Amino acid sequence: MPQLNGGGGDDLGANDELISFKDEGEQEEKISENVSSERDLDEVKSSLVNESENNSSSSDSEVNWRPRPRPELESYEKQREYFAEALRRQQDGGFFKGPPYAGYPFLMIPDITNPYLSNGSLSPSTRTYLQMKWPLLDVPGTAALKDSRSPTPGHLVMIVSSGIPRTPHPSELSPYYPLSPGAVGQIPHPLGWLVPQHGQHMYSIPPGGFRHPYPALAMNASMSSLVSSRFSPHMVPHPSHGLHQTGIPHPAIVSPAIKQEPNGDNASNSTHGKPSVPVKKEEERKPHIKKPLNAFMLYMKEMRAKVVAECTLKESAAINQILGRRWHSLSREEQAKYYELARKERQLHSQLYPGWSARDNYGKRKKRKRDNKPDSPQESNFLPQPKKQCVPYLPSEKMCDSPTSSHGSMLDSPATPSAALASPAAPAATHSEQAQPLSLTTKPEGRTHHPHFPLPGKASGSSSNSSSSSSSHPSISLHSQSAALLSRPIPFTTLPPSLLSPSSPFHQAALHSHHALMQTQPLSLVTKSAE
DNA sequence: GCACCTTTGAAGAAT
DNA sequence: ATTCTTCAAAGGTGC
Repeated sequence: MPQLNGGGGDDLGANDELISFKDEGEQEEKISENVSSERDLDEVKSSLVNESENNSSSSDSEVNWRPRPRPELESYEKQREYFAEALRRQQDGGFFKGPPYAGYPFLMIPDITNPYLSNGSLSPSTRTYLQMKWPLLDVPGTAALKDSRSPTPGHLVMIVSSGIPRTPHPSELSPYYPLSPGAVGQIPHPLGWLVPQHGQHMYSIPPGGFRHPYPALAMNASMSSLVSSRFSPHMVPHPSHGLHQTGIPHPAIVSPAIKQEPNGDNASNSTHGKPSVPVKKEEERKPHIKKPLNAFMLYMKEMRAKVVAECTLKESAAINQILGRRWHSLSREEQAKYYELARKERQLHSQLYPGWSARDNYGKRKKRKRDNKPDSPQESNFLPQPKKQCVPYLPSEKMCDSPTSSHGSMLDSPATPSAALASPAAPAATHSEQAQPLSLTTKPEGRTHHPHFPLPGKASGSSSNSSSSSSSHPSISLHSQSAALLSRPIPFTTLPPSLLSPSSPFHQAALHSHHALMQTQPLSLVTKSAE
């Protein structure tokens, strides 16, 4: 974790190696990203229209899709920039000691008074997205309501208005799991970015509580007010269901009962649901502790609102495609923020729930239908199943929207983050976009779940993706999954600074892989053609 | 009402 | 050691 060296620079860029990457491409990248974002929308839009809305008039959709210049979006961008900058400045220690990272700059504030619909979903027509969202306290609809985690818009406004992207006092906000002094005491924060605060003890621990319940975590004043007022009072069913009225069970905790029905203690809260007796039996005891969000999820949470705001599409599947694409178009530094954040979240999560295992959640969801088993010979013949259609992300006329590739085909430009990595001057955005078709459209076997780059060190663990290659970074290796890796960004901040140096072995490896990957490019064409 | 879709990443299970 | 599976968010869609 380069930036964890602390002391060193006062921002991400303090790292010389990082600077070298950043300086060269950042400016252009921002521009290109803006452009590409619009293109993303246009392309995806058109593709989606082509795919699933054949009946809809393309011209109409065209109009709908074209990102409308909005004043609020502009300000949003500025604010976002502000956050990003603030983040950079604060990242010296690497632990986000100050601001909630730029990645969480949103408050999904449904319009001023009533943010959420009764079903917990934001009203698409009225929602207003403001920056500053507390990720893990972003209580999803129903659960939120039932948990009465509901900050009023007023508070939200307070935060927003109090200097919107105000950089919180270091001790003021912990992006994710604010801890009460007591909680902090109990749970030594591994990261150091959670600083005990004047926070009141906001949450009473349910009697049969959790060992390290998020609910036991307290928030600092501002956060608590934020959260406690997350929802307008009338939307809060019952102030008491075992938890403190502000009782913010950690968002990661969604007891089965909570998700569908507030858990055990919520017996009093029965107005909200059927008793759901069967569920109770086995699961009520254990609250459903959600998995910590990974980098992309964090990114999604942040950016979804923006994407939704920019286009008329509301379908999450479509939005997610865009988000996935944008994710790849992020600069390494930007992605690194999310990787780092995700890493911290995992860390904290593991601290809070030492005994928790991802396995605990297995089977909590309905089994997913197997979508990767080709049933017909034809399907097995590399033809994608109709169900997951290839999205023509790279229409022939728009195959390349990066300056470097504008003159060439997909084959002549680095299409991978690794490639981009190899040429710092080239914005990752443009390259990665070219890699998109591959990652997005090719799943000959359905959900080819390639091990993505795992964080090196996997939260202190062994890198699951440790490839057999001699590469110093797992993601650099080229093996049978090279195609899958094409679009994989590298969580840069997880790499030692020395590896980030253009002259480092890592960089060299990247260069090497770049060439190799270039050779794999045709794959993207092949796979893409499969629709 | 619920599963699906769609994305990436992490973790665990399976091979 | 590698590959596969599941889940995390989200909300429209379809059954």
